Amino acid sequence: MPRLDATDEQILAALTDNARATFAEIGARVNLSAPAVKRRVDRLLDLGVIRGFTTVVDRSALGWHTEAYVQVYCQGAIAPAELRRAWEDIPEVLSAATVTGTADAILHVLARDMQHLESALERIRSRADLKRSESIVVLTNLIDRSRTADPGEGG
Amino acid sequence: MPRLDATDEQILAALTDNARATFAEIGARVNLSAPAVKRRVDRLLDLGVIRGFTTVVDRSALGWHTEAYVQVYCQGAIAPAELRRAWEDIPEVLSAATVTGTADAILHVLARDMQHLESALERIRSRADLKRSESIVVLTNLIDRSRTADPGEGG
DNA sequence: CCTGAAAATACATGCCA
DNA sequence: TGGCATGTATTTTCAGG
Repeated sequence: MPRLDATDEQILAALTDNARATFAEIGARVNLSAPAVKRRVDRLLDLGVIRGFTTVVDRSALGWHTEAYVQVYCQGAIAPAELRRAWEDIPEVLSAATVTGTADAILHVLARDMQHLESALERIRSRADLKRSESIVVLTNLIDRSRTADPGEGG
Repeated sequence: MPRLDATDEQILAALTDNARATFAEIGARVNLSAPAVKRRVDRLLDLGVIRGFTTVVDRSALGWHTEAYVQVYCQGAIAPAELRRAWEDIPEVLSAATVTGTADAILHVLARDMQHLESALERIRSRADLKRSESIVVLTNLIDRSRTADPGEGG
């Protein structure tokens, strides 16, 4: 099993900070040339240590402040993977999980306003064969760090 | 308040898929030229909708399978931000949170083996002024999706 | 395993539709 | 807005220590 040295750790830290940094920029931070950084990143990708590169999206910057938890009751038994496929492309869905209890799944939904929320619920219902759904709209968020890149510096 | 059109949503989806995709690649997916994509991405950055770009790291690919929850008792009162700074650069620390109860904080730690875990605990203790700590080692994980980029395809 | 250089790509800009 | 054209930067490959 391969082990990472201190330079690999620094490269991972740099890429976690900014996945679009150039190899030269990373190299300046870890005292390495750009080609050397690239080869290490390629190796980390090859090993599966780097799973991929993503973007952290914050829709509250667009004034999306209407938030709801939606309990969903399916028509018969549906595989979790199927539900994921049904909803993963709906940008209003922050998270979805199958749960214990009477509901089959619970979705966390973020929208601009009530009208927008209603249209999102419409899309959520149309993509899966649901018996019914029950929405709980959030009045005030007491604690929420899930949409904050750096919990120490507010949002 | 600005609103995003369907093309912006597609660009966000593409960047969430792969934050290091080139503007030309994204353009091919959304039927736009590379400069047009760049201008939209710049606008999304400007609006704060794109918070940044990160890397998803999976250390289980390196055979890190020894996992523990560490309850930590501080020497007097310490600000959460201070604890975060103390531990955020330790790669073995998956998460850290201040908690209710008798302990001040709980850390989720992942290491290669017991020896490696011990050295990580040593570092954790040395970076903060701790009275004592108490480790609970995980025997078997029943459910854990936190380190899985795509829950539908196992890890 | 690294650096340094060269060729192939991609980015950033200005200008025009 | 978007597309095209251009100069600049970056990536990627290769030679050499």
